[in-house]
Order: sequence, then C-alpha cells, then structure tokens
Amino acid sequence: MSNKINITFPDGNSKEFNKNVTGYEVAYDISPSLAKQAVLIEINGDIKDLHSIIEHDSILKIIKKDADSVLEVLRHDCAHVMAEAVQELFPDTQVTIGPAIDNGFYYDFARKQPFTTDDFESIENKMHEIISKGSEFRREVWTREKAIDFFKQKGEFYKVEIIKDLPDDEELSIYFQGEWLDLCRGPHLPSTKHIGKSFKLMKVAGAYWRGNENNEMLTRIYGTAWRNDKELRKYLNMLKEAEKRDHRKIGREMKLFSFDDEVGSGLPLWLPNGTIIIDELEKLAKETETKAGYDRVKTPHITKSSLYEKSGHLSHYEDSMFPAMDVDGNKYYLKPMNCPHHHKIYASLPRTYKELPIRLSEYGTCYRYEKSGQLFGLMRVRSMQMNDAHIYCTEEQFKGEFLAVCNMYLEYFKIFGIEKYEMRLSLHDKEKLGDKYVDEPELWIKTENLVREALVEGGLNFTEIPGEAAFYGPKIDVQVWSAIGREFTLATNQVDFAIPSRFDLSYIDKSNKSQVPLCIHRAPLGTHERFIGFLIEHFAGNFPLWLSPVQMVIIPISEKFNDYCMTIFSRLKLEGIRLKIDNRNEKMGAKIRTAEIDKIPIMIIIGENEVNNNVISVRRKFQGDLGKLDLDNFIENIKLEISSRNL
RNA sequence: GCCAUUGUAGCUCAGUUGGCCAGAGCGGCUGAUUUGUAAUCAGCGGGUCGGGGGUUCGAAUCCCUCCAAUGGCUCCA
Repeated sequence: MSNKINITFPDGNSKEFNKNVTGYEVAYDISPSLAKQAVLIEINGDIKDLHSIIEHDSILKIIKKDADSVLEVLRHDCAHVMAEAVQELFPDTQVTIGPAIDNGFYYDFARKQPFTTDDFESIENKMHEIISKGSEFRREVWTREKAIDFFKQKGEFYKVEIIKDLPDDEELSIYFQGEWLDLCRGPHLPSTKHIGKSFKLMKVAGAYWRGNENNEMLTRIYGTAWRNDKELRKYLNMLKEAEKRDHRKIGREMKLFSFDDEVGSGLPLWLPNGTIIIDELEKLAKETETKAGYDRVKTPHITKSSLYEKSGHLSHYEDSMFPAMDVDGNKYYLKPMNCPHHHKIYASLPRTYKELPIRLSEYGTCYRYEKSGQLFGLMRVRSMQMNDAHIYCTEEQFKGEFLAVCNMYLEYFKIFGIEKYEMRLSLHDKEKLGDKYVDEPELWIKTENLVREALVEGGLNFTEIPGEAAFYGPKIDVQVWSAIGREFTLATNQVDFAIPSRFDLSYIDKSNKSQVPLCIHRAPLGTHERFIGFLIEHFAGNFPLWLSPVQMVIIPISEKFNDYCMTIFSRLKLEGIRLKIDNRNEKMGAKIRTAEIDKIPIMIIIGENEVNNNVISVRRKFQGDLGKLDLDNFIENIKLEISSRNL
C-alpha cells in the first residue's frame, strides 16, 4: 500500500503528500504565510480542525480567519470558553451542551442557583482571561468506558447521559483547551486566542434538558460572537434598529391597540386606528374572495361540547381551549376554530357535485387558551380574528383548489411587498398514527402526494417537514420573519380528509352515488392580530396610503387660514379620505414634526400663498415638499393610489 | 405551564446603604405669539410607586404572595 496521498486544491491543481499529513503541514507547504493565516480546513466538503490528519486522497481547502465558515466554529469555541469560565467561577456547575447558533452560541448549565445577568461581567472577564492565554484546542479520541468513567468521577452526569446515547459507531472525541476539556464533535480553531474579544453575553434563559418539558430546567446563557469589533457593533446596532420596529412599541405610539390587566392577558383591545387596518384587510379579503367564488357565513362564538368531540378537537386540543361553561346542564366551549361550524353549514343542505366546490369564508373571532408564557404582543394572543375559510371539493377538483389558495397567498404577499417567506409542506409521522394523527395510513400518503403534485405543477418552491402535519391532514405553512428576527407562521393551508366523514358530509356524484368531499382549511392572512403585528414591523409603522389609519393631516400655517382649511378638510372627508387637521397653536415646523413622528404619509400645508392662488401645498413622508397642487388633481391621484393599493 | 428579569405620571426614565411633602424630559391643558417644510415662549395640572400582606419608629426601596409584561424553553387546530 502506498504511503502517499494525492491532495487536490480548489483551483484544480493537485499535489502528492505523505499519508497522514496534517492540514497545517499542507498549508505550510503551499506557503508559510498561508499556514500562519490558516485556521481550519475543508476536506471533501467537511470543515475540520487545521491539524487534522489526512489519510486519503482528498479535495482540500485551506480556510483563513476571514472566511464566513469560520464564524460558526468561532462561536462554538466561544461556548467552550464560556463553559470553562463558568466552571472556574462556579465549581458547583455541570455542563451539558453548548452549540453555535445564528449570530452566536449558548451553553446550558445545570446548577442549583440559576445564573443571572449580574454574573455576566465576571464570566466575560474570565473568558477574556482564558482567551488571552491562547491555549490550543487539542483533540483526543477516547473509548466510551474511559469517557464515562472520567465524567462520572467529575460529577458530570449529563455528559455521561449524552455519551451513553451516542451511536455506537460514532467516534468519541474530547477537546482540550489547556486543562479544561469537553466532550465535543468539533471542529475547533487552532487555539483560544483566535476567538478574539468580539463577543458579548446577551441573556439568560431557562431551557429544559433535551428540550423536554418533563425534564429538569437548566440555565442557558446566550452570547453573540464575531470576528472583529466592527462586526459585533454592526450586529448590536442591528438589534437596536430592530427594537425600533417592534410592533408593541409602534402599536402604542400609533394608538393601534392596547392591552389592559383588567380585560385579561392576551386579549387585545383594538383602538380606532388599529380597527381601520383590520377593516381594510377585510375589505381586501372580501374583494379577493368574492372574485374567487367564496360565500361568506357567520357562526356563533360558543358551542356545545359534542361538536368538538365529534371533530376530534376536544381530544387533541382541550388543554388549549378555554374551560367549558355550564349552560342548562350542557357544556359549552368558546370556539377555538371555525371548521366544525362550517361543516355544519355544509351539512345543512343536501349537496350535489354540481354545487362543488363550495367555499365558505368567515371573518370571526376565535379564542384559544394559549399558555401564559406563550403570549407575545399581538403575535400570540388568546382572542384572534381570522380571515378563515373552508373549501369543500371533489378529489378531481382538489389540486386546482389547493393551488388557487396558495396563489392567493402569493397575491397578497405581493400587495404587501412581502418578499422573504418560505412555504413548508408539513407531513405526518407514521409512528404517531392513531395518536397525534388520524389512523388512515393510506389516505395520508395519498393526500400528501396530491398536495405535493399540486405544488410541483404550480411551480411553487417548498420544503418538506415530516411530523408537523395537522391531526387531520397535511398542511402548507408559510413562514415569515419579523423585524426582530423572530419566525412566524403567517398563512396556513390545510387538507382535511378525515373530519368530513365524521360529520357525514356528502354529495351526490354524477352516477347518483354518495361521496365524501375533501376539505381545505385556509387562512391566508393568518390571524389579523399576527398579520398586523407583522405588518407593523414590516413597514416600521409607515403603512402604505391605503392602510394608513390617518392618511393625511392639514396644517394651517396660522390660525388665519383655519376656515380655508376646514373647507378642504370637508371636501377630502367627503371623498372618503381619512384625515385630520392640526389647528394647534403651534408653528408650522412643529406641526410637520408631529406629523412625521406620527408617521402620517401626507401633509397638506395651507398659508397665504395657497389661499390666494386656490391651491394646496403637499409634503409627503420620505419625499418632502412636492410644491403647490390643484386640489381636484390631487384628489384624483390620491384616490387612484388608494384604490389600487399601491405600496 | 417552566426558568430568569422587570413593573415609579399618558410615554421615556431618575430616585445612593430604608429617612425631609416622590423627581425630570416629552405629551396634555391654559395664555401670549400668528408663524412657510422636523421642536416659539411662559404658566398649570397629572402618580393607590402593579395589587394585597408582612418586617420596621419609618418602605418606591427589605421579605412573602398574587397579577402583568419581557427574554428564553416547551406548545401551536
């Protein structure tokens, strides 16, 4: 057997080396200065330690500190250093896991007394100390017995559990940094000094061991880490900017909604300004759905328990429903969703294939008992308004209907300028049939295939997520990201092949036989609460004209022009424009400033010149002074802008 | 629900180890000014210090408890 191997570089050149050469040696062979800058290597696509031994012919890339792929490793290094710092300062702490994540890292610690942010300064200082020592990250491969003995002796029982659960064929590696060591898959940078000083501990949080709420709660410390201070500052600045877009802050400032302790948590009060936005969204939905052949319906807010027993919601979601109330000896529930009611509307008349598809839509309020810790501004609430609908169709009609719904989302997204989204096809998990999912193995596969085909035929991009389906069928969730970087399911579109038959829903087909329809559940704007919360952050409160609660403000330059302003005000009001007049005893500059802060898109400024020439001066947010305009022309243009829902 | 943090005027925040009638800026109201594209000046009002209980001669400050918000974990028809 040859003791030479062939290494190919990204530029296509290759060279022969001794077997078991290290990445560092290869880099040094290319040039000593490259070896100096190198921190990692990529062998056949896998990132490895710089000092890894190369045993076979490989494609090798030397990675320098400035490469993007370094960040993840650097963050992981930082987690190790934090763990060492914590154990040095608080010896009664057990370490568990500490991965790199987006923008940073975390480490979960087990300690009787949880850490607080007050501990951050001393931990950070200790980390700087460890880093400045510049200890090398050194990898050793241990046997399971050795590792278990070692960690047991050290009192690291979580590590022992992790080791026991590792697959037998997986190599068990230990990384040293000076004296301290951790069980770790790697890779790591050559030494702690490469971490630098551009990191910061961010927050503490509780986290269940292995993510299971029946397990004990650990303390997680989150940190962020970057290659240099400039990157760190940029990130911290980005967070600060995101905070300014926070829908809770803007919602209060723009008087869109509020919460009140005496009303109850998670129960938003929609103020007049916010209600305007809801109304505009419903107007849009109504127009869209009317064109798409939907019929609107209305159903009650409370319903007897038997309906939810039949639908299966009670057995699946009782914990997330408000507790039942007793009415005349019957149990009634606040409705958590509309589908059973819509099924009842479907069932209220005999149906034939000629009527299908039947599309029932409802703008109603549903109530869900979200656990207190889940509540979050408007994004997660207990009373929610929905643009909900259920489509009943034949199997032949299914693909077309399903795709039409998906395209409806995308049309909406275009209107709102939502460009970053991801469609996720959630599938069942056959292990959980009969438990989490209705026990219809063949129907699951068949329906999932139908959905997949529809998406492919429609040319839509999607990713598949196993084990995330609704209990009655597969679904498409559309994920979006808020300004604060949080991920949300905005739109959802679910197939239901199970519940219609439980409700004995049927139609007479062409050959006069009774058939069960398929049902599509869809809420393309999610809940109004979440959607508006998202829009606030998406637009940073600067809504397009058609959605702005206050579309314009009239600013008289002095009280002398108030009368003229009132005639313009009345005229615009008659045209259906939402506006106000700022006749405070203030200078024009102050009124403009107020309007800018209030995020009012248009200001109409009236002084002596305007009155004399019978015109208006217009100033627009982001555009500034547009000069003098004829009122009739202005109205015509504005009405067109509003009706076409321009961004 | 779990872990942690936080809760002072409509908003943003001060309030040293418990100690004079709890403060500021912005907003609001009143008056003066009659104003040309992001803040005119002056005066005035506004607080059960999240609720309740306790320790103390004395609590916004310390302790207990409840409520709510925030950051995560778990969950999401």
